Amino acid sequence: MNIGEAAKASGVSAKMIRYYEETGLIPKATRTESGYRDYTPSDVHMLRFIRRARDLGFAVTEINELLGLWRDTSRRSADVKKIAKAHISELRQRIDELEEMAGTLQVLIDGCSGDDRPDCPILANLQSPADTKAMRHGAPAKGKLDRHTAHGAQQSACCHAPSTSKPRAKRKPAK
Amino acid sequence: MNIGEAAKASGVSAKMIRYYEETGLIPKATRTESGYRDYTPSDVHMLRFIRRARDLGFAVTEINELLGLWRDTSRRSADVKKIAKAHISELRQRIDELEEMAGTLQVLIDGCSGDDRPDCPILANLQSPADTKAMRHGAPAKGKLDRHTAHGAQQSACCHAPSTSKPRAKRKPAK
DNA sequence: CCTTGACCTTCCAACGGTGGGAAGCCCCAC
DNA sequence: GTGGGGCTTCCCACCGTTGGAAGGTCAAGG
Repeated sequence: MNIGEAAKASGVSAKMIRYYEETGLIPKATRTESGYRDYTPSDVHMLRFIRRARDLGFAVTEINELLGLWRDTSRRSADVKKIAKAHISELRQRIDELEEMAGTLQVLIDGCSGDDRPDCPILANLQSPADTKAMRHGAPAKGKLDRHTAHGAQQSACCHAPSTSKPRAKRKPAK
Repeated sequence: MNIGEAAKASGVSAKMIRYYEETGLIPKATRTESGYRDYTPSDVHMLRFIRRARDLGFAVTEINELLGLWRDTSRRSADVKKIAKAHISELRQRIDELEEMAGTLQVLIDGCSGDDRPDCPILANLQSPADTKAMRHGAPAKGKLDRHTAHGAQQSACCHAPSTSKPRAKRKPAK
């Protein structure tokens, strides 16, 4: 079975199969006389395992561990569960981050008239989160901070802006 | 104001400021005689706008559009709202995908004894999603598909596996 | 036998954002 | 004038995936 057939049967693209081989996630495939990679049904089985794990969001390094346990028939299910738990907490953390973004954005969207006028709380918030936060809390920007020049310097750290310096999460899906 | 100061004041790293300049997101900074980039408070303001937009998960291309509208005082807020809405639906889609992953995984984790025994529904599902799906629906795998060899070929498309060929979403946050 | 087209091979580049680091110049305080 | 911390440019890495170019192979049909 050549790589194209294995790809179809497993749902993993030929490109990715080669990549997984190159990076050592899967063992090097045997070759035909002419140099074509040759796959057994068992190989395809493994590829589908990988595909499924990817679908569940596991990183390649995690999949590597899972594959090891998969092959080890004397594994302890506790080890598998541990990896899965670590992963799900990552998933939930990413969900929380995205939900915080979406929540904030929804408030701003709701406050935007969306007509021909230029006034827009969305831009206002991007420009100066403090103001819009205040808006949300009903306080009309106490004092006369001439914030539009920002020469007063770092008020960026003010008013719990979400994660103002952490190594942020991915933001765009692979399109 | 040099790049380091601008970075501190804006919350955007010097590295990223240079990157944004290089990619055209922000205009090229003026230089001092000795070649240092020089930033005005207004530049810092723009950088903070960008930073905030990134915090809300906007992609750089989207930020580019937002910046254009921001600078255009005769903009229509409808245009801003449109971008924000498009973005929030992306956010929600990613959330949905992650939640589906987390949901499935949670079921599997709940079903895993997590002890010294090797039996593990997590691995079982990765190996053959159909079985575990069946498990969830109470149906005990009808018929005798010898699915563990998979030589019957692409049953991978069987039983609504989640998104079995789409251009998946990012899976790991930037650590 | 030869052509054709669909496959395979390797290699190289790109995407989005970000960080790390090297080599070399600059600026300020001491 | 010297030292340490800025700044500059440049290249590399991450992660997973896709794309393409250049060349070899296979199988079917003429």
